[in-house]
Amino acid sequence: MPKIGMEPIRRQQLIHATMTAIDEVGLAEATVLRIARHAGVSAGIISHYFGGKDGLLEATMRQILTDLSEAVAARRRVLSEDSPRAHIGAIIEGNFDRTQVTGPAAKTWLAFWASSMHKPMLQRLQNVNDRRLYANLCYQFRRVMPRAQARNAARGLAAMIDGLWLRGALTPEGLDAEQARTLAHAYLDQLLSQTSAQPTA
Amino acid sequence: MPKIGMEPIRRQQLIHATMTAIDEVGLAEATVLRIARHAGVSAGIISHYFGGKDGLLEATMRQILTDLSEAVAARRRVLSEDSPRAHIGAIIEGNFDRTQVTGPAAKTWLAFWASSMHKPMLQRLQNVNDRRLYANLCYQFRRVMPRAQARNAARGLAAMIDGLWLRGALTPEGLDAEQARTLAHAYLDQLLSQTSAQPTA
Amino acid sequence: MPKIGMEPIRRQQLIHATMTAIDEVGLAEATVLRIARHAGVSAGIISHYFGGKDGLLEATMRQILTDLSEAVAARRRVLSEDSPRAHIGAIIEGNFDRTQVTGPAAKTWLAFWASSMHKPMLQRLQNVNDRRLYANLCYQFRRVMPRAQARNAARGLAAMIDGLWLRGALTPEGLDAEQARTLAHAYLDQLLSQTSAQPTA
Amino acid sequence: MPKIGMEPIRRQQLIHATMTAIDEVGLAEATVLRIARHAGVSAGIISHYFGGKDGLLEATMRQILTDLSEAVAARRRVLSEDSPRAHIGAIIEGNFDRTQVTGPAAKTWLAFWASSMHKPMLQRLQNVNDRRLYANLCYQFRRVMPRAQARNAARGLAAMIDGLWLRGALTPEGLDAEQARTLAHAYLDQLLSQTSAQPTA
DNA sequence: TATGAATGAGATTTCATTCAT
DNA sequence: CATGAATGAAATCTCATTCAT
Repeated sequence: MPKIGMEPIRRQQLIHATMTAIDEVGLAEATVLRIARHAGVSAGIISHYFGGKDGLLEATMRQILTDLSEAVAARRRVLSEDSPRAHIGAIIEGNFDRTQVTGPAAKTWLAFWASSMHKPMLQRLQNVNDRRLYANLCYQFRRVMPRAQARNAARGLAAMIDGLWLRGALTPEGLDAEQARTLAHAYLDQLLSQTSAQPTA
Repeated sequence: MPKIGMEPIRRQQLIHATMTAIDEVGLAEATVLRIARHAGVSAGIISHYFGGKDGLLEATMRQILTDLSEAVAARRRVLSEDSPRAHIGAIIEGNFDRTQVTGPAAKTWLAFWASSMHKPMLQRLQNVNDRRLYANLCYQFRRVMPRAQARNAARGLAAMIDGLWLRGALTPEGLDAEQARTLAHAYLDQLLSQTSAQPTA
Repeated sequence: MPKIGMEPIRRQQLIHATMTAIDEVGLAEATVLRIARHAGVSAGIISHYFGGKDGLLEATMRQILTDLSEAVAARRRVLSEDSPRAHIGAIIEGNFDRTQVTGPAAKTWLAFWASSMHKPMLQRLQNVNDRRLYANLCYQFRRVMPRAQARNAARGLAAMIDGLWLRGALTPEGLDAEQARTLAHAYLDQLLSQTSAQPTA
Repeated sequence: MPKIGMEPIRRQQLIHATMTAIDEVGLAEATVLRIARHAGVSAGIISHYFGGKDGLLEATMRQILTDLSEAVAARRRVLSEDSPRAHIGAIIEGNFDRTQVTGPAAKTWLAFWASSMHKPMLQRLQNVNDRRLYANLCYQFRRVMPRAQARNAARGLAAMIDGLWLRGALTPEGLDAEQARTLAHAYLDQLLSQTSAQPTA
């Protein structure tokens, strides 16, 4: 009796198993067999649903990026005010969201980051995301400072966010999200304070 | 045409070839055969000189860390003044040194970073280096601000440096060292400006 | 054309192919590729079913020892009398059983014998078997002679059996089982005749 | 300053090192590098003096066989009487000679034994030796018993000697030469006692 | 004479993928 | 829909041998 509607369930299971496997042993050792075992299914099924390992990895990265976008968007949707500080603050909060910061997601993220340098498909996903973050930051900073300065502010804050995450993924204890948020917000405050007096210009 | 005393030469060649290979195709695809071909030698010799692929990778990471330390140390040795700003500025300059930032080194660095999450030996090297950077920054900031604030400043600047590097490694055009230095120095200035009035205490 | 439930079949095939390969070219040249070819399968499957070459060799030795034990046990089960001579005679017969003495088994046996000197796992199997043979012989001799003499008789007969086998494995024509049995039984008769007059003591 | 007359010294060193290596790790793991290290020379020199590894192994086996022959011959040269018992006794003594029975020689012997099954050159050496032992035993037994019986006695005693040695090589404690000699002599006595009354016939 | 450098063949093992059931 | 069987390519490592010095 073939079960119907299994596809979305299986896909989700396998994507989740992929993150777990990467968190556990790293991307290099995350074989389809291990991933399949984590999902409680056979290895062959991965090719069935994703066309192959690469398809599964791509789907997993896509999932992570989607989760991140959604975490940011959710926070921006409920803002009580429309100020740049509020928007950028929401971006920071979204990036250090609980679900992003927890073990599996963080390590998978970094693994893909490194891997994307030589895999065009992953690199494309990566770039789309990067650009969106940068564009959003730029747009908000642009509201209170000159273009050139806004660009630098966006670059700086993006680097700060990624750097905090990177270092968090590497420390054995994991990222201290509270501390990271504090540092990012402090940096944001500094960036904004330099220009609060001179609107757009 | 074998000669004697080839060992140091071969080791250097192979380490260099490893960086080139990783830059070219990524850590996952950097097979011993490819590395050996880059060095113009046979694959077997890697086991001969490094005991195996892992030994070569470890030696390569060690080399990169050494190069970085040396780039920083060289700049600090020739400082004309002893101020925290001068020292930390030298650390920033060293981290965005030409040899560090060029393609091979940067990509190899990031590859090892991701890999070190699951390889104890690499992780150890990583940690030693991280701690030294943090300790140095902390010590210098401590000279002009209270301990808690110095710690946060060190964490923030370390994250900023790593973040700039990370993003630089990912962009196809490579890291814009000039821009990175500018952003890092600007951040440093902000960190220091907040405390210039209140010495140590 | 894969079917389910192949595991026991493949394991048996591969163990058999191992003996054939060792018989053909010796243990040193019995590569997994050659063994796999004898079994008509691919080399990779050996790791799949036995975890690696060592696992296969161990399983093969185990099989040979089991076969030997069973050959002896089968003969002892159908003895019409319970005398020491009958039991020990059955042990001799079992050791020179058709299936033991045929080319593949005999050469494989000797190959493992030599190899077991430096492979703990094989050595363990070897010892268990040796001890059982010695204990059985000792027990039967003990019924008709003093302990010290029984021990020597057991040692002597065990050596005789092994020696006949060893020389049989080395002669190009293979072991002459008939002749070997005759010599062993003659030796047994001599050992027993010396003590028929003095029961147990 | 090239040393002259090194050849016999080096050859002896290397043959000895080969036995030591085989005793230590077994024939399969006795690489030229390990053998060379035992001899305190470089690996390349083995090809120089023996034409290759096989040549060294052959020379080593030859040495062992020569040592054995000489041990037997030495004992037969000093016999006070010319009886079959004396001659065969000397053969037994020679076979359990101190130098033969000690670790390296015994294990090397067994290793070659197994190996000789598939190496024609070793097999030839093996056969020559076997036949000489058998012929000697046969000739002596023939002096006191009919031909058919003498052949069986020779076969039996040869098997006993080899069996004792084989089992001795396998026990972790090594061969108990004293016990082996006793058992062999006892067997010899039995063989002779059956026929002392009926000369040649 | 002897060494250390270097090679290339070969062996084992891993792994993604395919396929019949 | 799902599995377990099986393959074949690729990767690492070992090792005997050759060679220039």
